[in-house]
Amino acid sequence: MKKFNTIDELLKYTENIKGHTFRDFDKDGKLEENLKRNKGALGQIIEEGFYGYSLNNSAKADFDNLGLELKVTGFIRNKNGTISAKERLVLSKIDYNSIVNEEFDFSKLLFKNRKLLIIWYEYEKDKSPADFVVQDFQLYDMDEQGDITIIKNDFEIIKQKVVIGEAHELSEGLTSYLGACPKGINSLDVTNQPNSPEMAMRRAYALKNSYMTGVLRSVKFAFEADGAQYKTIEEYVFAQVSKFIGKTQSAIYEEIFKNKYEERIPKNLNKMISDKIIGKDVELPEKNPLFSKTNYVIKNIPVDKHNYPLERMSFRNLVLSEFEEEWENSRWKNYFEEVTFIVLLYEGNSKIKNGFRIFKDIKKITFNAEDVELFGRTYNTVREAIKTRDISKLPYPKVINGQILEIAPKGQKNDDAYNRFFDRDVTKVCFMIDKDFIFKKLSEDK
DNA sequence: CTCTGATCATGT
DNA sequence: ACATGATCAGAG
Repeated sequence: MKKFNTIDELLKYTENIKGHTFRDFDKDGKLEENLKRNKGALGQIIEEGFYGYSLNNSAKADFDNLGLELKVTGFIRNKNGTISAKERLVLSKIDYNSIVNEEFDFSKLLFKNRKLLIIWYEYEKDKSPADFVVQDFQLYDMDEQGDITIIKNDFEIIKQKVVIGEAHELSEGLTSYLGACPKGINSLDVTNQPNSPEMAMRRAYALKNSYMTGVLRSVKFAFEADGAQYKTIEEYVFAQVSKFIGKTQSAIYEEIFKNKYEERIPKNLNKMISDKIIGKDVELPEKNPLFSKTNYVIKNIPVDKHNYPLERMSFRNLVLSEFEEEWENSRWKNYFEEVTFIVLLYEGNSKIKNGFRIFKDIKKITFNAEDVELFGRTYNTVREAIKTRDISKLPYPKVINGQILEIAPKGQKNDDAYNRFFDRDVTKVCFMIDKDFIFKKLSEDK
């Protein structure tokens, strides 16, 4: 077996792996076996066929003397030209009986997985695994960019679940980067836990898929086109934001602003982030000429794991005098017809609130004639209410059949938005788009 | 839980 | 001083 005395030596040798297929290293025909039965086969082929050492299941790291663990994992090419991790990266299994006595800083998890040598191959659906190409590799260090503090917190969440005797209620949605992923043969493959008689699914620590996509994109891949001339807005925006995919709002904020919020998280945190990494809406045309062709607006939405919005999408305050215009000639009709929303999705849930949601994806929303017509009904309802000076006629939520646009208060404390609707030309009321409708539009993209 | 009126930090 | 984009939080 080859022995590497320094990380540099190892990396230099590893350069030779680029461009090879697994077939090139498959000395004893592991690929002939049924791969589904041996999911680790690709890793074993690299260990034996490329690095020349025999299989190893101990809690010691693969490149023990360098404190490095080898991971071989796949990525996929998306339709829009970007790349994503194919799967979560499974680390060591969780031992429920020992985790309750473990401190993260001295844990097996950290000991074995803090530094990883990640070998990335390109997964292609129609190819045999033997023909997958190893495209690149990277050194990953949990400690970089402050990720380790979030991973430590995730570890504590998992540990706490076991401590209170709820190992059977673990799920991947509880945590941010480090998940407790199923590791048994199926959900019936259970084991005991220390503080409850209830049997629990076997699980392993895993770096989540979205986090791995961020890790993947944080390295510049040699085979990717450089000197990027972006052809579409999506490509441009993806290029600006993709390295943040899988990260929490706070981590992204800290990375780009070099400071953080300890106590109160601003409600406009996401907009501050998108303003900084993509640009403010008014600056977009000068950032990239593509933006001048249409009216692009960056929106941020919290969603659940199915991309269902946790909130409605809000707009600027209504101005009474704007409603003198008929719908056909109105600013609002013109706006909805022309606008393209670039939507940044942040995944959260009832436990994972603002500040800790995870940047997940980007979508594009435009409105067709049918949508615009429905917006028009809401507009006309406002118009009618103003004409008759009757706030009871306003388009409150769910008062119009098939309503997708509604009004909501929007102001500061004690504004009494509805009762004082007629008091000021710029009202304390705004439009909001219904969640079901946003969900439908999000599902239509890509 | 979801719904919806109310409120917030920031930028200008 | 207040509009903006967005989230909060009590009601049901």
